[in-house]
Amino acid sequence: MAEARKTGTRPAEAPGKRALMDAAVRLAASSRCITSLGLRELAREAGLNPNTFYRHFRDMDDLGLQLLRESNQTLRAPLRQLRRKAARQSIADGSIDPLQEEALRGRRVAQQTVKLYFEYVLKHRDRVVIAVRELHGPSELLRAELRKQMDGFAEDMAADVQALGLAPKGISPAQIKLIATLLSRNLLYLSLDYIGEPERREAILELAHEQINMLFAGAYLLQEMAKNDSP
Amino acid sequence: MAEARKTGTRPAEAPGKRALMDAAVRLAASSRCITSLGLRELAREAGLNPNTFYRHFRDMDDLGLQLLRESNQTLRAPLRQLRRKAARQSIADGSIDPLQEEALRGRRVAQQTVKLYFEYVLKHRDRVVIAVRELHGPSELLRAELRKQMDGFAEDMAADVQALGLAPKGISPAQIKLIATLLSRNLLYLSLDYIGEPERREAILELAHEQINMLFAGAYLLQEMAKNDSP
DNA sequence: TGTACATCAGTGAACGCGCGTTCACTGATGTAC
DNA sequence: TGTACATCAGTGAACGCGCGTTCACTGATGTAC
Repeated sequence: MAEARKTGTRPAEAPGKRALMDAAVRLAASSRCITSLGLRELAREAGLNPNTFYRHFRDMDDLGLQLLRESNQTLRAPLRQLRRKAARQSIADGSIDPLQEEALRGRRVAQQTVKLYFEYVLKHRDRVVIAVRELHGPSELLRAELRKQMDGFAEDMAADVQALGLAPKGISPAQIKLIATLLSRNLLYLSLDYIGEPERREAILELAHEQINMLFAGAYLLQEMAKNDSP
Repeated sequence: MAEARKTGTRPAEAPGKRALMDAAVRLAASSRCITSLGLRELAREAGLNPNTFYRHFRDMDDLGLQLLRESNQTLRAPLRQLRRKAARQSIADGSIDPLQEEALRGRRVAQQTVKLYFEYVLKHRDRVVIAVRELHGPSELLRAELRKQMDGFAEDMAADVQALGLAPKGISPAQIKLIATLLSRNLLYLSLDYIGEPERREAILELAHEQINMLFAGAYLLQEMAKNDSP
């Protein structure tokens, strides 16, 4: 709020609202579904009067929705950047045979991306845990919002895979979209394991990587077979 | 309870306990995390005195655990049988070229199994929805139980794929286990979509099938490539 | 076969407590003139 | 530049209600002798 006054603009967000949303993140991540949080419980955690809640939210679903949208903004763009960063890095050291280079590039980008992805997820673990919980949670409203967000992630991934040329040659856009849908889901669930089972992190990374390879290799092989079947 | 008296044995399960568990299934499936159900709410739904709860359960986690174990018993063995049934059916009509036959068999079994699987899931939708919800739910106890159950499903699948010879030749047991782990998860989530989006059911079936094909084809290709790399 | 006792599912009343929601208030900031 | 008014975040007290838990009870069934 201090900066808000300095710049002369009205504060975009009341401190109490911020405090309530942060409190919700803390409580929901550690133990609850958002929708089953108590209003007084929340106010207590935030150090505010219970009544303050009503200044900013209609009910818990309302707060949940705002929270999930905020999380989405925090996560979506940075995750795209991770992919682009990984793609750039993997171009840099083109020392070996350029033909193999091409074939291996997608794989290396994938591996890099997954690693960065899991690290990023770990940094925002609370948000991620909450999102997954609500993805199958009791509130239809929140579930719908999250399904939409998941679609967004999948579209990003498909677009990037296309734009950066990460898929084996000849895989159709439709297949890429399919793989992206599957992967964005699976990576989300795997990232939960990554968060929850620190001792297995290496193995989970490996698993994710393997899964990506299998899907792309599989798509490639199936498509080649289809070509030979009826040319 | 009637049958129990007829056979002369003591009833294995009090009717009140049954009523409470059924009420919990109804309430949790339609709107809540198990752990956030109210004891009085439950008793009301079951048409019983609130106090009866304490005759059978320590707390909600206790009820949840018993519920999940019961569901597991309802689901695990029948799902294995589905696979065996599908495998038997797919052998029956061996009219075309036996070589292609062999290659296609795994695929057809997979397709059959997935179809039967989704149908079975639909029949037990409440149980399945609850299980997935608690798989990422707030109770550590229930999450652990479900992780164990998921491992069980994956092991079943891997064992069946091996025993029934459904994987392409030469895929290692380790790879089969990996694929089974991925698939048992993904099929679970897809089955939620199947339940929740009736208009997309055909598409979801197709998606599941495609995914299975890609994973097995991918595993096959990767393994062939590894062979050629360093023989 | 009968009787006395133990076990156990289910009842009903009562408790204190925290909940969501309401109302009327405060005090700071922004806006009009 | 000053003044009057509106807006809005946050407060504090109060309400009625449903919650989880307890205790003492009932009545059916199983068991010992």
